[in-house]
Amino acid sequence: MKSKQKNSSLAMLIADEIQNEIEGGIYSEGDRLPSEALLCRRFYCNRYTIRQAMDRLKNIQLIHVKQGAGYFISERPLDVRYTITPSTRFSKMIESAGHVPSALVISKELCLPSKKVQETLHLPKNREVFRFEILRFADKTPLAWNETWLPANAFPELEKYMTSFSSLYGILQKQYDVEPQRMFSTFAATIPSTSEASYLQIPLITPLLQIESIVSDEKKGRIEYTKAKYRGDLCQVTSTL
Amino acid sequence: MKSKQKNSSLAMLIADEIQNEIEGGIYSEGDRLPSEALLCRRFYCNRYTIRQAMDRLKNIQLIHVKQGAGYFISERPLDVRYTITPSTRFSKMIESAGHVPSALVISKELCLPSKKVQETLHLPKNREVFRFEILRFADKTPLAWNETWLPANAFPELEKYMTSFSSLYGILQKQYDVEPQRMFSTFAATIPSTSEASYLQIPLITPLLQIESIVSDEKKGRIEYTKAKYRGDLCQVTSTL
DNA sequence: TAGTGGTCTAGACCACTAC
DNA sequence: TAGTGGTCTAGACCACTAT
Repeated sequence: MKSKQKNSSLAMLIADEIQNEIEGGIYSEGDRLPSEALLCRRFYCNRYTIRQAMDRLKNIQLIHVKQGAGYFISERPLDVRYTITPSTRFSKMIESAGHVPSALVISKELCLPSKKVQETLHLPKNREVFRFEILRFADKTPLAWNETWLPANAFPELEKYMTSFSSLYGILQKQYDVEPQRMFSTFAATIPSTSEASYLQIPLITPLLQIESIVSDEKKGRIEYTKAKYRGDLCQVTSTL
Repeated sequence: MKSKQKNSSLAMLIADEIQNEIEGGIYSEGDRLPSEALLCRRFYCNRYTIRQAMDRLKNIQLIHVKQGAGYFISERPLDVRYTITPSTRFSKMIESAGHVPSALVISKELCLPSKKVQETLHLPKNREVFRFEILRFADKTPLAWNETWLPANAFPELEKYMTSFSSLYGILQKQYDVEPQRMFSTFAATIPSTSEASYLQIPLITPLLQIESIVSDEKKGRIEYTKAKYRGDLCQVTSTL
């Protein structure tokens, strides 16, 4: 029974062997692997085959590449475990994991919402919304890419406060006296688009944990629809039921 | 500013162009793409370059391969949206999405738990547990791979009932008179191991939505620790807070 | 400047599919 | 049997890194 499981090409066999070596502790975090040329000689094969094996090891996050320098054993720079509650904020979660949160506003615009956003936020026709694209960091590592929509009339001049900041909910509470509460969250696993991969500084195959949430306030009703994509290799999120 | 975003190799440019064609509706679901040889001629490049482009399109699930036959436009066979609640069962969720649930028991064993399982289930030392590996289907499509542990003394002869079945919780309710309630769920995004990819019949880069849950019963306490990996391309899960 | 990985060409043989 | 993708070899030129 030749199992499909093992995709038993030479390249995958080499990947397995090197994976075992890494997990067996032959290398330390940050160590350089032998060069492609050396691995070719060791395994009596072509560079193409070695590169296929290295691709697999990159995919499973065991190694990473520095152009012109070599392949290196990856370390796990962060391991963020996060319990989601109605009032959770990104910044609090990062702090409680022992890191320094920050955020970068990539884009802000005032626009007419898509049908999906309009329906989600229970908006009347032609009501404008703010749309922000935010990149969120833990220490200096980009951890999540966030797209978020808020009704414009509920937050006059919000764009002025959205410069550099660490907590959107902090701004909402302080400037507009609302108490944001998460209502639902929808989880999915995806891979990044080219632009998301670029912002998050990850390869195109790193899995992302996507969380869409609807946020409401007791007085103002639904005040935010937000979609965040977290690096799956660094984050996990717990939901209490 | 040459953006890193576009990884602007010829292969990625070709991938983008073909992606635009597919999303523009030039092909229908199930259509065959031109062969590698034809694409080589069209884009004036080598087969290697075309294969790099095809790899990208496979990764983002736009196309799939049939050995010896060609590249085909993928259809999305399922789109399961699932709201998680304390009493949710896999089988109910599949049914409510309009599909027929089934399950295959891949392995069953009686064993001593790992430290993690022992602590999670609040077990005394040397208390045995059942460990099951279950593959879950919607219609005929493998949708999730599931590993689950239950205290052995709470469910005598459980292994006898675990043959072919569609609902584990159905068995627990009927045979042991318990009311399983989910307490927490932890979400993460991962990629499959080789064996998981094989069981789920997916490429090694399909993202998986991993959900770990602790399940309790009012009388018996913590009765199950379960880890499921859902095909990220087919499922999304909503949690009410 | 020497060595590394990134990209690409040209060609080969194989396993599998469709006819 | 002809055509397809899967795997692999051999070799080239480039951009980047280390020194």
